[in-house]
Amino acid sequence: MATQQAPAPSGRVLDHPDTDDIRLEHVLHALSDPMRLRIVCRLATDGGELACSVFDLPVSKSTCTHHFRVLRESGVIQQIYRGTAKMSLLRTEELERLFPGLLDSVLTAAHHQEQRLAGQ
Amino acid sequence: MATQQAPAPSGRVLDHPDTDDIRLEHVLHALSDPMRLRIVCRLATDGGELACSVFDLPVSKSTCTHHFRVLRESGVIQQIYRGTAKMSLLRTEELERLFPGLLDSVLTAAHHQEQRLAGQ
DNA sequence: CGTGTTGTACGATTTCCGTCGTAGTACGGT
DNA sequence: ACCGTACTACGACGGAAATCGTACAACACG
Repeated sequence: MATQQAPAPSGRVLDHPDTDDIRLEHVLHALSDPMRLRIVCRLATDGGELACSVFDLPVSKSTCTHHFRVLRESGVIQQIYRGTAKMSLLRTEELERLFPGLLDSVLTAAHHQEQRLAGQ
Repeated sequence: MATQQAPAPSGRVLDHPDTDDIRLEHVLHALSDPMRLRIVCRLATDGGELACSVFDLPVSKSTCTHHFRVLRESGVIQQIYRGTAKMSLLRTEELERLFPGLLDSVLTAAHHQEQRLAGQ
């Protein structure tokens, strides 16, 4: 098989905004939450599909579901069911096309701030 | 005089976060509101100090005050009283130092989106 | 068919946010 | 001293958002 051992997408489908319906304000709002920013950074560095469960977030499962939904509905991530897992993936190309450089600058900014705050 | 007819700053002083206290999440949140994004875009294109009153925002004066305060407290703008006017100014250099490219990409993104939405 | 894993749906709660109006303050000019 | 301009402070209000817990659904695997 081409796709290693990843289960095929299941029947359940999730609603995503069309590329043209993605709004800057919504994206910025989605990224302005620490939990969601953390998720996005992780998705960027790992660079592929990740199951929601691999993010060890300090919040309940329902809250976690909530944050992923906000990211999806704002157009930041794409989500797909594979078996019982729900995989998330940054909509990198589309965001780059709509808002060139935005995602990158946010990611490096987040990284810089992390360094800065870690060094007291 | 060096400074044309601009009144000198008055005694009233406003609280601003130190450069090191500016947080990405707060900046993103500040920028995620349409009204505030509009203010920031205007400040960027006009490129200097602007009185709050020159922004013709479709909200009441109190709401206007509120939005400027959010921008100031998040570190996006600097504000200073000159006579009865309160001038606002983007903290461009500091933001660039903290989050390189971020402000620019947000501004161009906002501009692109405006174009895109204007063309139906 | 059970069982465990993953994630959802829903309701409750609490807090935050954008908005307004009214009343007030600071300042510049006359 | 008075007035007008520019903005603030405060309280209210409605809606959005973050969080949780409990109960439930979809799926893989034995």
